[in-house]
Amino acid sequence: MRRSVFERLMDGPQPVGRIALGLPVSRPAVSQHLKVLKEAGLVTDRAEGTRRVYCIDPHGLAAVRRYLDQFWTEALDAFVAEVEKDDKGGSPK
Amino acid sequence: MRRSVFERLMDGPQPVGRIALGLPVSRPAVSQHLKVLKEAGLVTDRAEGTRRVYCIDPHGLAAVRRYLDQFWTEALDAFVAEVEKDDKGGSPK
DNA sequence: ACTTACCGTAAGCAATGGCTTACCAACATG
DNA sequence: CATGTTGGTAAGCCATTGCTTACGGTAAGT
Repeated sequence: MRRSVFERLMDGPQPVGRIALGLPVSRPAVSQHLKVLKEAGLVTDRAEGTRRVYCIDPHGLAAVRRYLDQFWTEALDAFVAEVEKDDKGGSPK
Repeated sequence: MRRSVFERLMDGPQPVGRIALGLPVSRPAVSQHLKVLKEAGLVTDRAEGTRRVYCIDPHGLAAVRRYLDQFWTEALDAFVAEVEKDDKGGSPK
């Protein structure tokens, strides 16, 4: 659900109400998800009249990117190391 | 916690008990996490005597990789599109 | 100034998740 | 065949999560 809110935000900056439309939950629920996403640094918000427009934060996105890239690197390195261990005196042919 | 189990598995294939050692939870808890990971296709298991050796599944890992890569692509594309929309009649200098 | 639109927050509640203990099955060892 | 080791599963419990309704507060329109 939280991801749905975020993905919805990929269509461009939007006010809370607009996001809540088309989602199967109440507007306050969306508001709460946005709060979490904001604390996580994944979105930013600005007041615009009586509305509150939310927007994806590229910085936060980049941070997650970095984290995951490292994770993959470690995971694959570990796996490769494991495979090579099996190949000790491997099977040429 | 579940990730801890998985990361522990990066050190190479291991039986359940060995994984549980060094983790602050009981062995059954580890067993349950492994069950989930297995259903998710992230690990495989083989019987080895009375032990059950678990191992990271490279296929599952690759699948997640693909999923995330696509996610990033979409996210970044969306964001770029958004930025360019702001640049309509942009500011060359 | 009154009313309407929009939104964040609080309180309450149901569902889910994750852990533990207890138990049972399979294999190994003597 | 008796015993010990290893591990999956069930039942129960506690904490957390996520949703809803209700309320209050600010901005905009008349």
